[in-house]
Amino acid sequence: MIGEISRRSGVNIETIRYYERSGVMPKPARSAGGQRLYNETQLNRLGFIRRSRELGFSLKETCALLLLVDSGEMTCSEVHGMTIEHLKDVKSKIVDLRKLERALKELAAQCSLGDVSDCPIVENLYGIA
Amino acid sequence: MIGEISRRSGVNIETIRYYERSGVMPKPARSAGGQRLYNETQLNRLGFIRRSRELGFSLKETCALLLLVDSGEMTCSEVHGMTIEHLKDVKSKIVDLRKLERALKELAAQCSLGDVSDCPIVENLYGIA
DNA sequence: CTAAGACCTGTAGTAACTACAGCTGCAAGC
DNA sequence: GCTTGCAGCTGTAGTTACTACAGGTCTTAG
Repeated sequence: MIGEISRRSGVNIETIRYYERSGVMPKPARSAGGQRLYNETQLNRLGFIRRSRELGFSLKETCALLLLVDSGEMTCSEVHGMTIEHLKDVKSKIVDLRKLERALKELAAQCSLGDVSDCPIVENLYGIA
Repeated sequence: MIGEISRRSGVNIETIRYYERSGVMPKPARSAGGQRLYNETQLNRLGFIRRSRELGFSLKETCALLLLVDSGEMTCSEVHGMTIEHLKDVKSKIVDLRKLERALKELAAQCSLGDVSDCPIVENLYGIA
């Protein structure tokens, strides 16, 4: 039953059905009444997907990882390569956010904080400063 | 004409029309043939929106900022407050990404890099390790 | 047997655009 | 005056990874 696997995997019920629709989870067996039935293998797969997503791999990347594993033709260095690639993205996002942080801090530091309509942030956004 | 304002503001044509649809840009005057006509005020507004977006403010936040400015009831401390609020978000994103970076590095460091199907990253994703 | 709760499908909404298809406006050259 | 070709128009659908229904069905405990 989907509720149980949701609880056990920590993945939302709607999300599990979405994963099935998008092909990252296989179509499960059904009860006589048409309800989804899962086994431990599927629970593990769902856990894999959750952890992969938590590491910031996109669903597509997660798919690629799983395909590699499923095919039995995965090598450690392939997976390592994808991870390093992803690490690069994460690093560049950090760099961008740090720049942003600095810019916002500088902007905020110029404020008088008063009840006035004369704001350096707004001026900056208007391209005046 | 939309092409000119797009070039001058650095905002994509489709995006300008989208901003109009979503209400953050006002409906512009039209030529006899129905084409959009812009003035300098609208160019400045578009610049404001672009810079605000580049600072990572959402469109909604940008709207709020512009509404404050438009109403003439904006105070410097209000704008400062929104900026500080946004800065908090940016900081927490950086913290999250740093955690991610560390986790990915650690995972990658355990690899043998060999032609083997025995990968510590995959094992970790399966919750084995 | 009934009521509550879990589950089903299919669709639409989210953010912030981007990418068409299929049509019309407009200016320049012949 | 006519054609050519670019620019612009509307409206709709696609992107990512879900989430949130509506309106119906299944299951199970009492």
